[in-house]
Amino acid sequence: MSPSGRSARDAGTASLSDIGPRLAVVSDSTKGTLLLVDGLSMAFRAFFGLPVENFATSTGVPTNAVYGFTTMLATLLKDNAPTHVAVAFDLPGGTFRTERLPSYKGTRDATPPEFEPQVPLIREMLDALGVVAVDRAGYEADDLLATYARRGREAGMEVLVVSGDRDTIQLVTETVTLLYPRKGVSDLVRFTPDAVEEKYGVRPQQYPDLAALVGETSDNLPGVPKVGPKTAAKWIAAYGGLEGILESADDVPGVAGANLREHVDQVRLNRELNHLLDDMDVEVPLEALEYRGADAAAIHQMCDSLQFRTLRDRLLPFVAGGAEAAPAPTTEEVVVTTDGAVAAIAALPGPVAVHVDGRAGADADAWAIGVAASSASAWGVDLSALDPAEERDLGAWLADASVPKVLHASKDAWHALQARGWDLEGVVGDTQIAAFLVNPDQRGFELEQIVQRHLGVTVDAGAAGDELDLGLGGGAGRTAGERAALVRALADVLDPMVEERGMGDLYRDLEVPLVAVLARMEHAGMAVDAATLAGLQDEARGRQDRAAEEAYAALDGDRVNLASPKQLQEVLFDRLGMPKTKKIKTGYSTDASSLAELNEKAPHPFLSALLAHRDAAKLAQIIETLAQAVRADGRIHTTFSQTVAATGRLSSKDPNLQNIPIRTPEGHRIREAFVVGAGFETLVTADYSQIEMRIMAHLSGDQGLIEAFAAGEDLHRFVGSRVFHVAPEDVSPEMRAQVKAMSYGLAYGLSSFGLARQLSLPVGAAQALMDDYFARFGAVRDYLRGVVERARDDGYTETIFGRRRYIPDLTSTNRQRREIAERMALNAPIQGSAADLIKRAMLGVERRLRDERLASRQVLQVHDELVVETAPGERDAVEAILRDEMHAAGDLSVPLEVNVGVGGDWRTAGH
DNA sequence: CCCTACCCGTT
DNA sequence: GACGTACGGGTAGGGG
Repeated sequence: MSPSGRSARDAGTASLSDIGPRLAVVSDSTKGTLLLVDGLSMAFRAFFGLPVENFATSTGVPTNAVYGFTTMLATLLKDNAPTHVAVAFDLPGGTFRTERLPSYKGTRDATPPEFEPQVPLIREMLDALGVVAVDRAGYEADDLLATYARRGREAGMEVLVVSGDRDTIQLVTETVTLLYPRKGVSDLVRFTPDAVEEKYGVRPQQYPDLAALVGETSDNLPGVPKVGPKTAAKWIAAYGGLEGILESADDVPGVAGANLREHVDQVRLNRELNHLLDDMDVEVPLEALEYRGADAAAIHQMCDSLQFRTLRDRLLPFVAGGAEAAPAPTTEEVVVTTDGAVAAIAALPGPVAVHVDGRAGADADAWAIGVAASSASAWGVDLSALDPAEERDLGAWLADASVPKVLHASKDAWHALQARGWDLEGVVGDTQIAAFLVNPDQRGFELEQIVQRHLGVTVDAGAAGDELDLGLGGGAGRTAGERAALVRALADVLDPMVEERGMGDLYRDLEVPLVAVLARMEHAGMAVDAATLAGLQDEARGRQDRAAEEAYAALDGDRVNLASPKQLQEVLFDRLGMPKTKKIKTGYSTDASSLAELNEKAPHPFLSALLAHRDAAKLAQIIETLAQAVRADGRIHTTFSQTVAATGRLSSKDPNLQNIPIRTPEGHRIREAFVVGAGFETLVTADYSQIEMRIMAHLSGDQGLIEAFAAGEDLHRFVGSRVFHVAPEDVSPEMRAQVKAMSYGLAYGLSSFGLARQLSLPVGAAQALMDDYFARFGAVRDYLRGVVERARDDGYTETIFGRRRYIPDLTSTNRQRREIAERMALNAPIQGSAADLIKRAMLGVERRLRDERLASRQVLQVHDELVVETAPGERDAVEAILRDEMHAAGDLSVPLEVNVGVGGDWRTAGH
């Protein structure tokens, strides 16, 4: 509660953003600015200022305090440009104050469990930001603040103290300003001596006297009854301070005076305890607090692991030598960071003059091409500036497979060049992919980000768009040259990292060659029957509308937005009073499984109508997205990414062709709209049979599973007969379904709880099933245990082909986080090996199609399935190639079985 | 226009 | 108290 009758505004408040300029002006005339922050007190403010439920990583680590604190600090750093910074922390355990008075601060509530784990994260973040954290056992952070504030003041510095503890008011002088949080951490009240006097009626150094009389609830220090800040201030003015008051205690009139006389000891104790030590013997000298800027790699790492997105951009300006802290880097700076050479960016003197020893860094988009012959020289050329002869020469250079080139996101360059009728060959490296392999769990693989991360150089993405601006000015050609130089420098750093991690072969022989395959697939696209799509669209919208009407009718005509989970919650749980479903952040879930569950417990026509509406709306939406994506050539061209899925899978977007429905009749009909294109004969699909189980059999070496696959009979029937001790022909459909769910769940780290839920079994029965399963397939259990253990020791998992995924959370002390990491560790080698296998198969298929001079082409990959569009007369050859190459993609201890289908559309081919 | 939350499609 | 991997993407709703 505010002890003042005045409004806070009277005390001279300022938002963080308007504190800056004023202080910046002042600090110009001083010997620097010292920023001192009370770490825990501000972290607490941040914690309570931001709803913890809205700030957590996907693995459930709460981050609200880290986020709020870091935001606040970033704003302070930006606005005040301090020359020196320190954040002081209280340490667990007692202090000299609790020794003196064990009940000191005794009324504080227990720390919320979500807060505690964020403290080390904040300290890590400070480390990344290059800010010194100080602490001292037996003392409070405030004592450190007081000590450093005094030293800074004596050194002639401007001092800013940021604390939510009112005791720090005593530190305020003409050159020491307190920023005290009013609300949250972004609204700080600025306490100068005048502001203190205006609010409390005393000078800052007298504030402890006032607090001793009034008491401090948060420190569990009682004051004199009936004495509030007004009375205390009046007494202090009248008697010149606490000593004067106590000397004249007998003369103080009234009830308050009597109370004072009764509480003299308490007041003296209060005063003793609220005095901050400003002459501590500190380990870290003032000079060591000098702010030298942040560490880019550490910032990236923190923002990655805490899943901060917008904050990253606000922190990077603090990177030492970063864009904000220093003039825009010149080309020299770019290359100096790698090998000391100096890049000379010049207009391309003619393509023939590009002499390349070793790999060339290259960059291309629709407007320009850049070539870096080495990290010591680069050219950039604006495509519009080329004359026909130059164009021919440059085109030949790009298409020359014997000229090794390294690019960043080379698939994009491939498309840009293709659009001009140029081929890109000889790509031996792609720094985007290299960076991904080095750590696939990071996000942000744009050139700027990778350069920042691995070269430690900040490049400005520029206001206009994606172009780099290294401060050299100039047009697209120059930019491309600069990018090429960066790529060349980056390759020198990343290549050894890839090799060190044992992924050289995977990189050179699998991922990089795959780029061209994917580029051709994207370029080819998939033909679509627009009329079929349009018909489906009408149907789905019709069903959607009817279901909506039905749903409204069930609500007596109330037209609630059926797409709004929020409104649905109101209807279901408030208005209809239905039983609560599983909890989610915003209340109770209305997802399909919850609605189905509700329909069992409390059948209502609204529920079935809602489910039907969801279904139809989703379908209509998918169809609409697809219809929109059909290009002028009547085909859909997705974009595959090799640098998104941390397991090594591909991803597909714009549109995503890897999640086209299949389970329902409507899904089938959507797939029927994907057809063979004009000039081609048919679609052939080939998919791996039970690829993940086969990989598990291989990796675990389980003789039972290996035997099952060798026998070639129905896997789940075989497994079921072993688990239930019956003959294969006596495995009931229910038994088969159970072992199937069990088998598939294994690779995902399924628990008995999850298995029980999926099979609608009691947990005990699910556990018994798991026990029976492992009794017969013990090597699988041993493998799964071992893979997690090994990953914990090594820090990473590995696929059959050496692809790594680093999983640091395996050693997390946070159980939820650790268990999520364990499931990742279980799954990554299996899913990742499957991804490796089909990628190897894709390379094989592409090679065979080329070598055998076939016109058929791969058009789609869906994780364990390949789709090829076959040219007339090539159907059988393609089928054989798919079988051969997918089969031969790996040498496992079980056969890799492939199912092939043929048809005029995707659904038909898929059966 | 951007962000988060929820929901849902695939493997 | 949570409780199966890996994704992309649409809509709602809140905020700038």
